[in-house]
Amino acid sequence: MSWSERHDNPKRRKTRDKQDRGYHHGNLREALIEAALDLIARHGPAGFTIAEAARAAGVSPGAPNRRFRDRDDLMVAVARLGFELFEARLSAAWDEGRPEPLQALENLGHAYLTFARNEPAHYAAMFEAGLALDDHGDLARASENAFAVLRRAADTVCALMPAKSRPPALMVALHIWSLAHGIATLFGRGDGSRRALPMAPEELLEAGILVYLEGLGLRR
Amino acid sequence: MSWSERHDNPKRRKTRDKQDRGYHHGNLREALIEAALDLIARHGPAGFTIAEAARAAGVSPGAPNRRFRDRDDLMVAVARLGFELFEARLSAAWDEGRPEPLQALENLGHAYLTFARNEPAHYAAMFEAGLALDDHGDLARASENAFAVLRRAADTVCALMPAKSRPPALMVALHIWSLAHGIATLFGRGDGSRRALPMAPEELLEAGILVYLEGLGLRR
DNA sequence: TGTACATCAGTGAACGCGCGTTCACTGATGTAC
DNA sequence: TGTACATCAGTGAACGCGCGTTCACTGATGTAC
Repeated sequence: MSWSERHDNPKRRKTRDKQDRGYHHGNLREALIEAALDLIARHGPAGFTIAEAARAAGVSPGAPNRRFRDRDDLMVAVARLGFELFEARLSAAWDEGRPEPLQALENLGHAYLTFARNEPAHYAAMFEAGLALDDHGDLARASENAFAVLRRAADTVCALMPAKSRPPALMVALHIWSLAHGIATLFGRGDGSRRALPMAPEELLEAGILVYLEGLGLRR
Repeated sequence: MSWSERHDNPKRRKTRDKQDRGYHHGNLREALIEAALDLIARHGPAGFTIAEAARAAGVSPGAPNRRFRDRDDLMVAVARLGFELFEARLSAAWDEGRPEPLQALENLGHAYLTFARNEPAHYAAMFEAGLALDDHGDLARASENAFAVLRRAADTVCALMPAKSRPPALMVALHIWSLAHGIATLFGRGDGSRRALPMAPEELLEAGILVYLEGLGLRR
């Protein structure tokens, strides 16, 4: 996966070889995050070190110190970028409920699983690196922003129902999030810890959401 | 948490101090697993080393080598024990559908979340250590045995429904597993990476299952 | 536009540390007779 | 029951390794005038 596929920000340049660049890297922070993503994708969240990331970025072992206090700090940066990207993807899929809320909800579910599959390193940093959200305010906020997309979708879907039988939208959002997250982590990731499944994770999620909405009294 | 709480096997003795025991430990394998559980619970799956486990067991750094090939081997043992314990707890909660399938299913859900909360180290080793099930046949089997409890519960619940509108029990089992796992990992663990929730995880799961069953056409 | 200077960002060598592993050893246990 | 012996399980000292960190340094960049 190339930079341009992973990030849309045109200001971020591809990591250059040491020959190409001068004394200053010019892009070290992003290059280290890139390296971390690559290492996490290959060896899991436990499998990367600052030293190795520095080597991958073609930089001396002391250099990362000026950018990240420690390993955890870099991991937080990876997770935070992940949440931002996640929010963007979910938001684009939901597309404010277009063309029609239930279809958009299905798109949202697909986007959730697609993200987990295509960005396993981001996903692992976000949900499995054991980062304490309480200690990282901006990370918690990024996480909440991503969840807010699900929340908006739940609001819209709940609004389709008559007011007297309308379930709490927060609960609906939490159920959908949990189901999607469970399917993603158990069956839908892009690495070796995935469990076998006699169907596509997308089908499983879609069917689950349909049954659930039916249970809420909503049918197409 | 003491040994007797964690395991019912009376053959396993509590780790003794070095003074108490002779030259041979007599219980090293279990003591190392115990130490690993403690370290994982405190520092996450990435936060334990063979050396530290050896120290906790009061044994020289080379000793673990005779018991476990490497760190991964010990992690697999922890995960496998976890799945066995998990199966036992789920099985006891389900109690073959007594007193009544839907109540038993609710008990099963509670037991799932209780396990994740009370045995975070086991849970992390089972689901978040990145162990490849394909490379560890016995681990995969232990995992399947635990899932089989959910599968049996789904079979029983599906049997309550008229044959013509009966959903595939495998799908039902996978949905319940995914929902429970999602809730457990997002909101229900016993460490710092838990997300805040305006209700008990148990309530969220119970409500989700109820809506889902309703969607299947099953109501109490 | 040119020059002086401050600041920034990375160098590279060095260091201490803990990890995993090895290996000759030794204490404890079990078995044959 | 006693003795000899094989095997097992842990010792403890040593080693190489990679990690993170430090620090005096230096090349590059930006700014004041």
